[in-house]
Amino acid sequence: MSEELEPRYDTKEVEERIYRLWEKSGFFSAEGGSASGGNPDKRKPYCIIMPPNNANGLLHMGHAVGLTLQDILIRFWRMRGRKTLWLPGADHAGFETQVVFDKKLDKEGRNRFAMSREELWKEIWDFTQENKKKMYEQTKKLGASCDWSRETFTLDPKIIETVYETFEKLYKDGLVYRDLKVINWCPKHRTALSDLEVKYVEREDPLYYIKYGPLTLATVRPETKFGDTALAVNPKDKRYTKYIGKEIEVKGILGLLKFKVVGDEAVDPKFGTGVVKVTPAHDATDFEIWQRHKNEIPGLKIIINEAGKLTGEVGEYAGLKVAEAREKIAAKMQELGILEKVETNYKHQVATCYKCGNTLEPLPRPQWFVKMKPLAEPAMKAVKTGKVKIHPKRSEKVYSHWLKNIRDWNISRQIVWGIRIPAWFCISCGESKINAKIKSKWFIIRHGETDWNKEFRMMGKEDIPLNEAGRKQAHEIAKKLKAYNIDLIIASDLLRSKQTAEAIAKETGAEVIFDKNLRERDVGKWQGKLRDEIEQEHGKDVWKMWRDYSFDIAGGESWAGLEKRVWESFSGHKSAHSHRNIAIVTHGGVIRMLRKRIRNLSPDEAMDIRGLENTGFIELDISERCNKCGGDLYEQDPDVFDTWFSSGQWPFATLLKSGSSKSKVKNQKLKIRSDFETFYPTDVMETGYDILFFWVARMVMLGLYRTGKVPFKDVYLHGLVRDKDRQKMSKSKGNVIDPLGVADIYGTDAVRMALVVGNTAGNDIVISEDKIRGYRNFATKIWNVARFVLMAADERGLNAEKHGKSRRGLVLSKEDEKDLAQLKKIQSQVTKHIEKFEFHLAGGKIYHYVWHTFADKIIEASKPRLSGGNSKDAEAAYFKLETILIESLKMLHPFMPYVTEEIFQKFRPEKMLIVEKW
RNA sequence: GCGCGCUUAGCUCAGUGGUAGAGCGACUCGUUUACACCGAGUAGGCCCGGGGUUCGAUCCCUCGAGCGCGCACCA
Repeated sequence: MSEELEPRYDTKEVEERIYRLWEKSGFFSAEGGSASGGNPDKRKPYCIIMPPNNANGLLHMGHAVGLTLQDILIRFWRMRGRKTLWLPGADHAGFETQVVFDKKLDKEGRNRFAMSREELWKEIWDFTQENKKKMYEQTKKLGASCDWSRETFTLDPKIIETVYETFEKLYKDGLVYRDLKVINWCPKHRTALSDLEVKYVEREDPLYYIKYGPLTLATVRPETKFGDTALAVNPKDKRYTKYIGKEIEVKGILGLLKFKVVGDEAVDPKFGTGVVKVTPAHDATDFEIWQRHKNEIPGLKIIINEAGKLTGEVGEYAGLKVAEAREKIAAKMQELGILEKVETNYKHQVATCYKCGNTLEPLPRPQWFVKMKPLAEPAMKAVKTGKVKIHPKRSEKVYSHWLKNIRDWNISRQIVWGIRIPAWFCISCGESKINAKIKSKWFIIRHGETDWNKEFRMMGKEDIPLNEAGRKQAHEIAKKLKAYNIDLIIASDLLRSKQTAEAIAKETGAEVIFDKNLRERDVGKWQGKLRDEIEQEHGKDVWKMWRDYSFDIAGGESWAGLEKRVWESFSGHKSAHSHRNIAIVTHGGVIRMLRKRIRNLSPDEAMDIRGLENTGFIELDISERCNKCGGDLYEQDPDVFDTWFSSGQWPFATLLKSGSSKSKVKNQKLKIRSDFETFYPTDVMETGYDILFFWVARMVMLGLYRTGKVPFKDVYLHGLVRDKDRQKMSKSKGNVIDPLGVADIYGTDAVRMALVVGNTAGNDIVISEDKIRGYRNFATKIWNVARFVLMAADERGLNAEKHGKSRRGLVLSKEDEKDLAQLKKIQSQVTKHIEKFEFHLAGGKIYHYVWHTFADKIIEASKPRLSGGNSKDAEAAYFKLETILIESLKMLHPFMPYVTEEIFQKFRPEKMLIVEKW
């Protein structure tokens, strides 16, 4: 053996080669055998589920910390002979990804609200898949020894299936319910947020004292005035008891109003004047006051819309943003003399969106909620009894405190990207059904554009062909429908509809039948006329008449007549074809009438043309008949789950439906135990303390609920990564250290070590390039120690085979025995530290030992013996050095896997350090 | 308002019931064939303040100051 080592360790070459070697060895997989040898299935399991990283960007230092700590644990326990599973995954990260993607769209001058669900989904899907691929490459570069054969994405069918089962179980147990509440609404992202996603920031705003008849009240939100439905005072407040139950007359901006005064405990007599206005639609507290006084006062009066603009009965302020309206209204109140005073510099907490910082608008909206109290109880107990231990221990208090005060969890999100909520609503009566069995899907589609559409010319039953735009639209919708296995197309036989249907048939291969009863409303003598022409002839009011349900156009049809005709046709098709997936291609007027019948709309509501642009469509699901009304037409909730609802199930969802081999045989019991049986409860959950509530607490709750067992026994929380000046790393500050970038320069091992040593659980992690450089130097040190030992071996004429021969016949000096005893002690200390999650102590200890004891003292002391004349003594000295080196490599391996494996193989080419016995 | 932390060498942080340690930085010396990505050495700390428990506290208790964070429907 005279393999020369370069004086410097070439990280890049070694890292690539060694990682491939490990992958090829199969030792990453749970089935991959280990140091203990023997029957792998007898080994005690050890499992970590990797927190699925968001597939919307690249890895940063925080990820590197997590991956390093997990890899240390996994490598350690693998070397200790456990059957280890470290299951990697990625998260679709619903809202977070949507936000990232919105920014991307914005840069491209696009907007998701102008995109169809399918289109948006597909683009984000591709985007996340691309990111996922890159992220996994990075994970590998960091040396993660995870089981890639079990990689899971949060949108894998088996995960969605499990999430749906849980949702249904919760629903059946009464732990999930749909309710109308005032929820946190972000006007920018146009979705509801959970309470955890609200960031309260202190702001200074004027506090307006407004006269309400004989009373005066203080508010920061005068613009919600128009939504007031009552006034409230504390029932114990003697100043106002005489008003309770009375109606008072109030001078408002839009005239005189009458409000009832109610007594409610929620009112703090000490705040402002002790009187509040009740605006149930736009304030959660007020909503609750209304709930408590439902019989006395009117309910929701919505005056702010989803874009955060005033709407409804707000006079001239309609269309203004809340902030603009506030100023104008304040001025107006001043003018009217109803503004008593303004307290400036009033400090209060304002709810903002944690992502964009915009002020949230409380809006009433029906959403799905999880009832938390019954889930929180067992979760608290699990920690209290030590079934789940959190490191650092103090986090257990934080955890319990949060669970104690927990409120119901809104899991509905109004975005496309996510797991769609498996709730269907009966279209005629609104009854909900979870995980409905859908027999077939029906699409009612409007034809593509014609030139007459563009000119606003009445078409009626005239045969007008599609124009170029219309043909394109037809092609687009056809492509979209392809995904739904359309069996049959039923179309109006008018040319524009016919052509649209044929385009769909061409793409889907479905059969087409034509039905003249699906023709557009017969507009009689108006046919072929321009809108302006009709207006000139009949006056401006003609359109009111035109919209009238029973108005007959001379020579044509009334809406009522149309409705009768198309409903008969639709019903006939439904009884004949309800089991088939069908596309009905027809006209705007027809769709309005069908929609009116299906949804029980009033004639006025039926005139709403939203969603009925050319090739716009409505989607219907046909399921078993509704228990309540007997209808069989359903519509799925368009909302998706809060991502944390699905990732909260991650530990069991990843294991539940995966066998331990790919030989899954349908309808047959798995011969081998499933992963769930083998590895659940998992051993450790390692993640950042910032998601203790978001994720950890929810995993405990949902894990206990679904499986009856805790999802993991230990939780290790790492801190936020900061730069050397304690600043949070952020792109805008430009102080971000890219883990892969520095790994490229200094080596992965150095980065890993720098992230571990000196950092404790729950405390923020300070990293600097200087520190990484320090551990790069350490890697070089180890390398040179190995070089020295190898050179000493050369001098002894030892080749690879002779390395590690037994100590028999060797005469060890007292000093040698002492050194070896110290090594043993270090080993046991390092072992204990890792077992107790004290990675910083373990890493620090071994660093110090290798450098300042082994290299500086022991090696130095051995030099005269190695080159001295006494060959027996030199042998002994060499033996000791090699022993300490090999054992040190083992101890270091979880921390610095690459350099240790590389050196180890110089000494034991037939073995691999990754599975050496610890 | 309630809760949780932190305060130790110039900087960033470990740590222990018996008056302290690492990394980086500073200074001095050293061209010793494992390593200058090194070695030998030096300087530098009323371990936030007051009180208490203790033979003894930086460490335990208590009060306080400063800083950070989390939770909370005060309009």
